[in-house]
Amino acid sequence: MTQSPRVRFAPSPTGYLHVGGARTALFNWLFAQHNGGTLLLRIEDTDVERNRPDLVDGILDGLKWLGVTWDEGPYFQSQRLDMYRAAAERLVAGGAAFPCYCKASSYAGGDASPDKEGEGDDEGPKVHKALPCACRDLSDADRAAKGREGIPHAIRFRVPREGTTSFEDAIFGKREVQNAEIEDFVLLRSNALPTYQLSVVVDDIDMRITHVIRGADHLSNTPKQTLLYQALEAAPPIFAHVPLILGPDRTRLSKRHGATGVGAYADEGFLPEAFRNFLALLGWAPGGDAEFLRTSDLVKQFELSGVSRTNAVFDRPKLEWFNTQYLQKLPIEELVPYVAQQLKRAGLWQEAWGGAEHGWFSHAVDLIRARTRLLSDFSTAARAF
RNA sequence: GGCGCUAUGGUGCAACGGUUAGCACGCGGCCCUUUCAAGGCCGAAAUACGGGUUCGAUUCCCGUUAGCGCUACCA
Repeated sequence: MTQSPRVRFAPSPTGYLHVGGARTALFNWLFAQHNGGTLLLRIEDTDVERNRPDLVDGILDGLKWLGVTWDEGPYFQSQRLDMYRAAAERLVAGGAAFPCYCKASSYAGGDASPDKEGEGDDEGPKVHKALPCACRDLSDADRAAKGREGIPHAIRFRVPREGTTSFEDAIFGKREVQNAEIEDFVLLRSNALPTYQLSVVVDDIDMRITHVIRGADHLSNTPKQTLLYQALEAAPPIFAHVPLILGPDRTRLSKRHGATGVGAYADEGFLPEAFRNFLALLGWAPGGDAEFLRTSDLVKQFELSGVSRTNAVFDRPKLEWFNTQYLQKLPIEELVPYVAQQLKRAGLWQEAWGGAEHGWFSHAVDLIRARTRLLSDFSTAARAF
C-alpha cells in the first residue's frame, strides 16, 4: 500500500542557507507538494565543534523567503541523542558494531591514501589501508579490561568483509559496492555524540521518511547507511541524489564565488518566485523546452525522473534574466506587495501608498517595472518622487 | 593513491537508436524607442577523444582524458 510520501530537508547549522541547500530544500518541497506528501525539517547539529545554534534562525528565514514551507519540525538532533545511543548499544549487543579503543588520529582501518613513505605527508594523517583495526576482534575479556582502564572508545560498525551492498537510487539507478571497500565507520564518537551515518538513519527510520532527496555528495556513503538499515532491521527509503551546484570555475560553490547565501539574493532584490524558477531548472527539466514556469507549474510538473545526473554551474546572468521576466510579467497586484516591502526596507515607504493612494501607487509601479531588473531598482526610482 | 559518478555550443536544458542536433541565458548585428530597459528579427557557437555493437549512434558497450564526489571520532 503506498501511503503519501514523507520527505525531509536536513541542514546542519554550520553556515547560512546556501544555494545548494536551497535547491535541495526546493526539490524536497516540490516533491512533497506534487505528491501530496509531508515535508519535515530537521536540524543536524551533532557536531559540537562546527555547530552554531545562532545560525538556525537564519536558515529558517532563508527557507521562508524561498517559500519552502514545512509540515513538521524543526526537529533538532541535539535533542534526540538518547535515541542514537540506544541504537548504538543495540547494534553492539547484536554484534553488528563494536567498541574501538584506537585514538581518533591513529585509527588504522580507514582506506585513505596509501601513498609513498618519505615524501612530506606533513600534518597529514597516517597512511591507511582498508583493514579493520584490532578492536574489531577483541575478546570480551579484552574489552572488559580496556573498559576498566578507562580507555575512551568510539563505536564502529562491523562492516562485512565480503559480499556487496546495493541500493536503488531514483536518479542514479542501481548502485552496488564491494563491502571490502567500506571501512568500519564510526557510529558513536568517543564523546558519545553520534556521527551523521548513525543519526541520519535512526531519524529517517523514526520519522518514517519514505524518500531521501539530498545532494549527490552523499551518494558514496549511502551503502553504509544501507548496511545500517539492515542491521536495524528497517526497510530503507527510496534514495534520490541530486547533482551538485558548482561555481563558474566548476568547483563546488562556496564563499569564494560571492553571494551563496539566499539571504544575499533576497537583499539584492530578487523575487522568490524567480529564484525558485531558476533554481528548479538547475538539474531538473520538465522534459521539453518550457522555461518560464511559475511555482504552480513547477509543483504540477516536478518528477524525480526529470532530475539530471550532471553537476550544474550556477549562472547568475540567467538568474537575473528570470528576475526581469517576473518583474515584467507578474500580475501587478502580485508585484505591488514586494515593491512595498522593498521600499519599506529602504525607508522610502509612505503610508498613503498602502491606503488612499494605493491605486496611484500600483499604477506607478506598473509604469516603472518596465525598466527594472531587481526589486531594489524601485528604490532608485522612488527617490525621484 | 583507492572506489565511484558524470561528460550536447561559454552556461542551463531538450532530443531517452533514425531531427538540417531544438530551446533559453549570455554574446554580436539589425528593428522599435527622444534615451535606457523591455520586445521583435537575424547571426556566431556543441554531441570530449578512440574503439566497438548496429542498416543507422548524441543516445548502447569498452578504454582514454577531464571534472566532481567519497575515502573524518564533518555533514
